[in-house]
This record gives sequence, C-alpha cells and structure tokens, in this order.
Amino acid sequence: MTFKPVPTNVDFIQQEYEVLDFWKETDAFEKMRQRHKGQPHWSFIDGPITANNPMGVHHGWGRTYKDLYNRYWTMRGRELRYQNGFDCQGLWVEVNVEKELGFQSKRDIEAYGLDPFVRRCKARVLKYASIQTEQSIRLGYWMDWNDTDQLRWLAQLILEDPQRVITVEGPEGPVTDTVEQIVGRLGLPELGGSYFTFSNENNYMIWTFLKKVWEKGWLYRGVDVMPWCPRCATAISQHEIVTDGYQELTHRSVTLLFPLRNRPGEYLLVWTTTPWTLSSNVAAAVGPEITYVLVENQGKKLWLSKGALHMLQGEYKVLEERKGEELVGWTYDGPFDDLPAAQTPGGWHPQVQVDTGAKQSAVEAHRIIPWEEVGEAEGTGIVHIAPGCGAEDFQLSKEHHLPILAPLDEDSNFVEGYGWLTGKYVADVADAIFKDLEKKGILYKVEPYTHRYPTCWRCSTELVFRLVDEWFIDMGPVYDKPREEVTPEEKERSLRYQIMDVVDNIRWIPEFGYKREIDWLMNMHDWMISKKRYWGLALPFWVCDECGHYHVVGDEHELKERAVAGWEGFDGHTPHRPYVDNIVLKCDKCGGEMHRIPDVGNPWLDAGIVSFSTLQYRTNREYWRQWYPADWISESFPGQFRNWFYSLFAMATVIDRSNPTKQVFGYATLLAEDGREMHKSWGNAIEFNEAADRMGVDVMRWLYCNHKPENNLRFGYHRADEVRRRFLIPFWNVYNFLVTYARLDGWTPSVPEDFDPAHPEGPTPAVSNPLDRWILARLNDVLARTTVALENSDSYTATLAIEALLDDLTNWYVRRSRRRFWKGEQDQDKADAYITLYHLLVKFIRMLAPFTPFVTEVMYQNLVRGVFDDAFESVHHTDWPVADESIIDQQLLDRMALARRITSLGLAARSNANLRVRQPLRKLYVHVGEGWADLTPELLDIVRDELNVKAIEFVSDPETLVSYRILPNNRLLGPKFGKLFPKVRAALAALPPEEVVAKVNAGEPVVLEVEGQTVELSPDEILVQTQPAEGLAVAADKVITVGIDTEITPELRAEGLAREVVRRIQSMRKNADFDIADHIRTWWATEDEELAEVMDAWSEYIRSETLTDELITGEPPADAHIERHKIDGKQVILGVQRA
RNA sequence: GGGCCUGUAGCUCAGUCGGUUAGAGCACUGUGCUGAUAACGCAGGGGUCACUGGUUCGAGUCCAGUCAGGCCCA
Repeated sequence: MTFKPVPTNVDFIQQEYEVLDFWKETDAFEKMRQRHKGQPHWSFIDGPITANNPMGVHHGWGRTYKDLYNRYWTMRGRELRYQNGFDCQGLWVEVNVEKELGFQSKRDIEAYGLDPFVRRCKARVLKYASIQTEQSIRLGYWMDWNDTDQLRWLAQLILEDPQRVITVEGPEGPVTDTVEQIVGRLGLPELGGSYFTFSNENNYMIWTFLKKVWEKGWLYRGVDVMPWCPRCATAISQHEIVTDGYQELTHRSVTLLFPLRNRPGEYLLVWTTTPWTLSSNVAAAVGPEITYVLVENQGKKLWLSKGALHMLQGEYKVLEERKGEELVGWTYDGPFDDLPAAQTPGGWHPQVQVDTGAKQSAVEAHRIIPWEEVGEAEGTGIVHIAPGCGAEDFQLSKEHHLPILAPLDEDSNFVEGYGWLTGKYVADVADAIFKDLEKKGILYKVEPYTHRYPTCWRCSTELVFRLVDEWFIDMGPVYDKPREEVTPEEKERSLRYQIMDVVDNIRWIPEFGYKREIDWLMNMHDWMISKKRYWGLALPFWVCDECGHYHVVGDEHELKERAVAGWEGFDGHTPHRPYVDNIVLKCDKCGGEMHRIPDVGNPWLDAGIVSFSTLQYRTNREYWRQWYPADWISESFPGQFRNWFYSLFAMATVIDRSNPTKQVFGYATLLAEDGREMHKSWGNAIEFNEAADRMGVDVMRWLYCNHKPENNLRFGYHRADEVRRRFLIPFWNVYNFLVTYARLDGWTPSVPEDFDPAHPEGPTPAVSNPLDRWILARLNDVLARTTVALENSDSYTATLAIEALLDDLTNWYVRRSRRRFWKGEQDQDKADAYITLYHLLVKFIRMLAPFTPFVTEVMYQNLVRGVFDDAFESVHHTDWPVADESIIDQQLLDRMALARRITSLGLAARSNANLRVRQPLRKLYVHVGEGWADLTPELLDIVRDELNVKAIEFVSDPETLVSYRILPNNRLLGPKFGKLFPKVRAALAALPPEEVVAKVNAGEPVVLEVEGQTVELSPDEILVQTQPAEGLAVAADKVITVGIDTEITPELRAEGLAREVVRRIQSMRKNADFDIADHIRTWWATEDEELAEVMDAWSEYIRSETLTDELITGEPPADAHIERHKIDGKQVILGVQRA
C-alpha cells in the first residue's frame, strides 16, 4: 500500500466539506465519545447561545475555544458531556416574533392570543437552533448535536398541531409524547442533544431556586422607579441597560422659573432635559455646600449656583450670595400646580401602590431640599425633583417623605389627573409643554442638548423612567468595611458576600476577571427578576386576591398538590403562559383565591440555572455530583460579569453555596478589520457562513487560537490570508513533500507488531543524523510546551510554539534534508529521513488536530489509515501525543540554533559582498564568543553546504575579523558596587579592549583604580562582545562574527557556472512539465569557450543533478523543449527531452 | 466620580527575574534562492517604548500621577 497522491492545487474549503461528509458517514463523533466512556470526567458546561438569529463570526471565536479545549481534554483521556445549550426565552425572541407578525404593541399580542404567540416563539427558537447547529457543525465543533431536520419538523408541528402524539428516537429508545411535551423535554437524558432553556426541567429548577430564595427571605415585591421601554411596555433591568442601552442623543433641554412663595419677585432657575417630568415636579434640590447667588437678569431676580452663571442670557448683576443649606426649606410654586394630580393629597400614582408616608399634595410639598449629589457641571445647580420619574428622585422622596406623582401608564401615555396632558404619548408633549410654560411666563430658554441617553437594548426606543411594581432578589447590604472583617452573621444576611466567597474559589483566565466580578458584586443592585411580558419563565408567585399574601411554588409536584382549580386547563402543557395562569391556589392566610402574577422571568435566570438543570440536580443527584462543578466554562468577558457569570454564581450560591465551575475562561470583543464594531449598515460585517466558505474554517480557527484572548480581535480576510500563507500552506507543503517522495521511492512505514492505534507514530525512531535528531527534539520540546499551554487554556502560547516549529521544519529540516530524499541510492540515511519525517508529521498532525480538525484529518487518512489496518478511523479518535523527553537534547538544540545563526550571518556577509549563493567560495571564517556551543562536524557540513563554501575555519584570535567591545556584567556588578557602579563602568571602558580580553581569556582578574580604591573584576564579571571589523564580507551579532574569503579562483568560477547551468536546466524541466522523476536527454550549444569548457569538465555533475542520461553537444532537435539562456553574459542554447 | 484593561515601528502585536544594541509578522525597498511556487531566504529603512515624576547603580518592565482609548459601575 502506498500513499495517495496529494493534489497540487488543493481546495481547502472543498476538502473541509468532504471531511464533514466523512465524519457524518462514519459517525465519527459518536465513536470518539464511546471510546472515552468511563474515563475520568472533564466537565464543560456550555453557556447557552441565544437561538434567535444565525451565528456570527464572534460566536465562531468562542466556539473555537470550546471545541479546542474539549478536543484536547478528550485526547487526554477524559469523558465529556458534549452538550451545547440554547437560550430560548425572553424579550429578544418576542421582539422578533412581533416583527414577523407586524405587531406594534402588547395589545396586538393579546389580540392574537398568548397560546399561538408563545408557540411562535418556540418555533422561532427551534428554527434558529437548527441553523446554529448546522453552522457549528461546519466549524468542526464536535458536540452531541440534534438532528436538524427533526428540529425543523418540531418547529412546524408546534405551530400546526402541538397536541399531536409523536414518537421520536432517544439514546435509550423511542419516546412517545405530545409535540409540546417532546419540545419541552429536548436535551433531557431520554432525548439527548443540546439543552434548551425553555425545557420543563429548566423552568421547574428555577422555581425550586426561587422558592429557596423566598424561604431565605431574599425575595420581595418592590416599587421602584426604573427605566421603562414604552414600546415593549416593560421595565428594563440594570443588567440589560448598562452596556447595550446608552446612545448619544440630542434632546431639547429647558430652563424655567419656579416662583418663590416666601420671597416675592424672586425665582429659582431650574434646568431639565426631560420636560415631561415637569408635570410631576414635587421638590427642588440644592447642594448644601454649593454657593448660590441671586442675580438680576432680564428684569427678573433669579437664584442659581455661582458656578452656573455662564448659562444666563444677557447682562446680569449679582445681588446676594448664600450657601445652599441656607436655601433649604424655601417653598415655591410648581409649573403644573393647576393639574388635579398635583393637588391630590398623598400624591398621584393610580397604577402602583406605594407609601412614602407623605400626606401632603405635591402643591403643598413644593420646597427646596438638600442633596449631596447636586453638581454645577451642567444646569443651574438647582435640580427639579419628580419622584415618580427618576430613580434618584424616588430615593429622595423616601428620605424626605415627599408625595409621588407617577404620570405614565404602561404604554407611556399620561394617566388621568393630568388635565390636557392625559392620554398624550410621553414623547409627543415637549412642544406643548414649552408653550404652556411660556404662557405661564416661567419659560427662560430652550436649547438642544446632546447626552448619553438610555434606549431599549432590543428595539432602540428611548426609555423613560417610570414607577413600577416588580419582583426583586435582595442582594443584601454592603458593609462599610473590608471583606475579611465581615462577620459570619453579617454574611448570612448578605447574598452578595456569599457569592463573593464562591467567586474566591474560581480560577479566572485572565486573572483580572476575578477583580471585575468582585467589583460588580460590590456594586450590584437588587436583582429585578420580573418582566411584564408573555414568553418566558412563568414566575411561580401566586398572590391572594383577598389579602395580598403570596406564595412561591417550588416545582410541578407542589403545583399539582396545591392547585384547587384550573388544573385541567394546564395539564399536559409546558409551564408557560397562558396555560399555567389557569391554576388557582388557596391562600394559607385567609383562604382566598390566589392567582399567578402575570409576569415572566428575567432570562438570565434561565441561563444561570443550567449547572443544576442540565446536570439532573432534581432527578439524579448522583449524576449531578459527578459533573458539578464544571472544570471550565467560557464566554466573552464584556457583559458576562453581570449576566451569565453572575446569574450562574448567584444561583449556585443560593442552592448549594458552592462554585459551579472551577475555572472561567474569558475573551474580549471581536471587531472588524478596520477596528470598529461589525455592523451590517457599515458594510464591515462578515457573516459566519460567508467567512467559513471564503477563508476555510481551519484558517479561521487558527486565527482565533493565535490571539491573546484578553485583547480585542480584529477579524477579516486579510488576516485570514496571512494565516493561510504563513501556516496552512507551509504545513500542507511539508505533507506534500513527504508523500511525493515516498511515492517515488515506494516507501511506506513498516507495521510494528505492537502497533498502538492511539499513538500510531509509535515510539521516537532511533536515528543518528543530527538533523533528524534535532527536528525530533524540537517536536517533542514544542509538544511538551503545547501540552502545558493547553492545560492552562493558553492556545496563544501554543500556536506561537507550533508556528516556530513549523518554520524550523520547513525552512531548515526539509530544506536541508531534500537531497537525502531524492538521492538515488536506498541507504540507511534515506530510510532514517523517511522514518523521521513520517513519525514527526504524524505526531505533529495529532498535536494540531484539536486546533485544525479538518486538514489534519485529511493527512491522517492518507498517512496513517491508508497504511495501518488497525488504525483508528479518525485522527480524533487517537490520544494526545506524549512528549518524549529523552530525545530533547538541549545541547543539540543549542548547536543547531548556532548553525542557523552562522548560516544567516554568512548569507548576510555574502549579500554585503554581492556574492550570490550559487557561486562557491573558498572559506568562511567564524568567531564565536567564549562559552557558546561549538559545532560538530556534521553541523559544519550543513553550514558549509548551505553557504556554498569549501571550508569553515574557526578563529580564536580574530583581530582581522572583529574588534572587541568590553562590557561589565551588570547583573553581577550592579548589586556588588551599587552607587559606585557607574565609575567602575567608566574605568573599565577606559582600558584598552585587547588587554582586557587577554586577561579574561587567561582567566586572570582585571584590576581597576576607582576613586583611589583598587577594584578587582573576575573574568565572569566581564562580558566580551565582538563587532565586525571594517570590510564588506563580514557580519556579526552579539557573540558570533563571520567573514568570507571573497576571492574567486578560476576553479570556483567554473563550478559556479556549472551550478548556474544546472539551475537553468531544472527550471526548463519544470517549464516542459516533466515529472519530477523523469530522466531526460539534454542538448547544449554555445560559442563561448569558457562555458564550453565548464560543460565538459562538469558534465558528470550536471547529468546527475538534472537526471540527464545523455548530455549532448550541439543544437537540440525541434521536438525538444528549447530555451535560449544568457549566463554571466554568455549565450547558450539548451534543449531537454524525456529519455 | 469609582473599578478593571490597554497604550511599544506605517499596520497587527511580542517583550521572561528590572540589565548593556527593544523584537516578530504584515506593508515598503533592495537582493538572492528555487521541484515548498497560492512560495521562500537575506538585507535595509522605519521607535520620544503615550506623558510627567519617583524608586534604583540601572526602568519599555516597578511605584505615583496625568493624558488617550476600551470595558464595567455610579
């Protein structure tokens, strides 16, 4: 059996598709998984990807890491779960389904019906789960993927006939259930495949979590003023708004007057960017430490802060100056005191129950209050306070017992009690308000104002701040002292400190992740977990219609037990709206009817629970213990500190007070090649499918791996081209080289009796050629380092080491060994070369397999499976190669490095002297500094051949070659002399270098006079460097100097010409499209005497180099391949023809 | 305003324990080699290591501050 030929023009992308077919046909993933059953576990828990759109290339980045380390640990002999996750519930899916259906608001959804709407959400998730699954498979990501046709089928059935009973094949046999329930059981053990966060198990596990939170006393129903999306008609939590929300927007800000009641004729000057909130003004705040001034301006007396004078229009005169605290308590008339809302005692908030203890109306309450946060950077230094329209305002209302006016309903229209504003949409009232203020004579000015303003992270609608009634998890107090001083009792009361303790047990890669997470936890607000929407976790909170008491249901069993009505309206459905809303419970307190709150849950609950739900915490605790905590999880850092990582840790802390993972591996943000974020509208976005089919996924994967994960990654085709050129093509060429010559020689590896398919290359071959031993040492050295790097999730270091190895392999080993492969005789050295390169490549391929699974599979199929009957079917079934430390000969590595260095300098010297390498030269002089490795005769041969010189001479007294440079050994002498060191240095520099060198070489100390003292320096405290002496044909670095003898004798000149002829004939062979092994006839004709002599004298050499059987003098026949050449100005006609 | 990260060649990035002349790849220029050819080698030009101060015999590296960019939180 021989190797299959390697196509010259390989289509890597086509080849990847062939490999995908091969894996599918041979069920390669499943066989790999079976091989590792029962081995020690390596637990990876996947962070769920939102199944709402096709994958982006940034997902490809994260998934490359996940696949790389999964494959690595698999090869290391671990059993893994290989379960991908899909995030399914929440507003992002709803918004897209609304778009599909052309809906404008929540009312449209209600009219359409919750049941069909929810089913459409499920269908959308199933559709995109199947698309993302196909894309992940294309990436080469080996997971326990679902049958995507089945997912599409379920998506269709859930729309058409959710109650139809179907049977699907699971890992342990067929499962029969309704379509709705099969969908609700996806990812569970009986069905296998990816987990879906809409599964029954995920939802009920969250119920269990929430019940535990409730039992600990950390669940509460709260009132707060929060960002609210008018279109989605829901509050936006802190998790959602912080990054994705803010946009640079221009609004019209207004400056207006509040007439003071106790100081007639004087006004407060107030500024706001949200005019609609003036409708609900209750108070005005000043900074108690800030200085305020009364000015006469435009015929009015105005109060504002001294630092804000610049915003006055026209001339002004300062009349009075007071500190802010002196203004506190002054009363004023508000701008909308004519409205019923402002005149209602206790405030006006018809949609939300809240009690601040205020009995007054807003009109009665208008006064100046102190507030430390007031600044002078913008505005007038006097802040208008509307407790129903701002989060901080709301906090102040609690402190000062101010009444609250909440002007907006769920759709952000003004509620009753607002007179002419009632029924108007919040974004449409600015003009009317300005007019109204003007009419009232209290408008000062209106100006455009640009600021970062929060918008909805899903639909980009500008948010408003609205008084809401939501459910929260209490994060506990922040104690004003270092963490280590927090007592156990205090910790018991504060979830945030408990989470921090959990986070302490996690290894963060990169390390700064730890600090970021702790910072988030210290600043984290209470977690708002409710959302007034339709598609998502049904929060299991049942509230009594009569007394308001509420109960948290912990799972489906408790639900059934406690249900007093409505069970038949729920039975058979997944725990989603609308069916779960049918259930009625009986109130423990008063016996009244309890109904579920309509809210659904925050989607990070869905993702955070997976370390319990997917590991069968409720149903198979033993299994959970085996896989929890995860060894490793990974997501992109930005955002996930407050999202998935946070929810994962918070939920594990509540349920088990343990860390759900041992390590967190994070990476930064993917940018377009131009350094900006990818945006379709900017034309710099790249679709995953397009990238995969244009650059190839092996290239894409290597690009991802060859990057420091904490840095943002610039992604694009130029970089991909570079990776292909620098890495993939050279790698392929080495493989091509081996196969080409092995086929010519009919060489294949012999099959050993103890062939081990897990390590098909076998033990390191016993070879003697230093090149072979060197490259084997390099391979195992890099393998050892790669092993350590991958253990530490450091693919970047691994790829750097591997690329250096590839360079050594292509630019030195193969280059230097080429002749060993094409020489005619079949001797031991040739056999060794084959054995070495074959062994090396197979081991190399297996080391690369987790990085670039496709190209390595192709090579493995040819090199291994095509030869060994007992070989595993796929390279991905083999074990991680073991570095053979015994072959790592450090002295050989050093010597070869020196040989390469000398060669490089020799080439530089030739280049300086303008002497091309084909021209043989007599001698190379080399001087190497003391203590550096010397070269063995074999290595000298290599250098001599590479530099095309007849001899190499080491010079120990290289006056002609170099001059010396004497340097103190700072590392030793710095600490020894301290402040005196600069003078020692100067004294040493003043000595003649030759003298110092002589002493150092003789091992004698150098004596110096420094500031009257005698100082002795031992030879090891002095460094001797060389620099090239004057002259062109010399080159040097710090320890090596080389020089070449530039004299070209007639003999050397003749040999140079012969080599030139050989090169021309070689290129003619190629031009004539001869096979590499074809023997030929060669004709030559020239009128130049010198060249003719060379052709005669060197004919034997020319014939053997060019596989010429007959070297014929005279004009070539017309059917030969003929070229006219000019060699060193000499005309020659050459012809070649297959023999 | 607070926390974290980053700032090194035209571009993308390395730079170990603080040590003498700060590197690579790309791009550019020159040149060489060639059965790796969708290449490759060698050389060259290109640097205020963001800035200021400090510690030290010695700072790209450690410390403090400033500036700029990014992320997170107010």
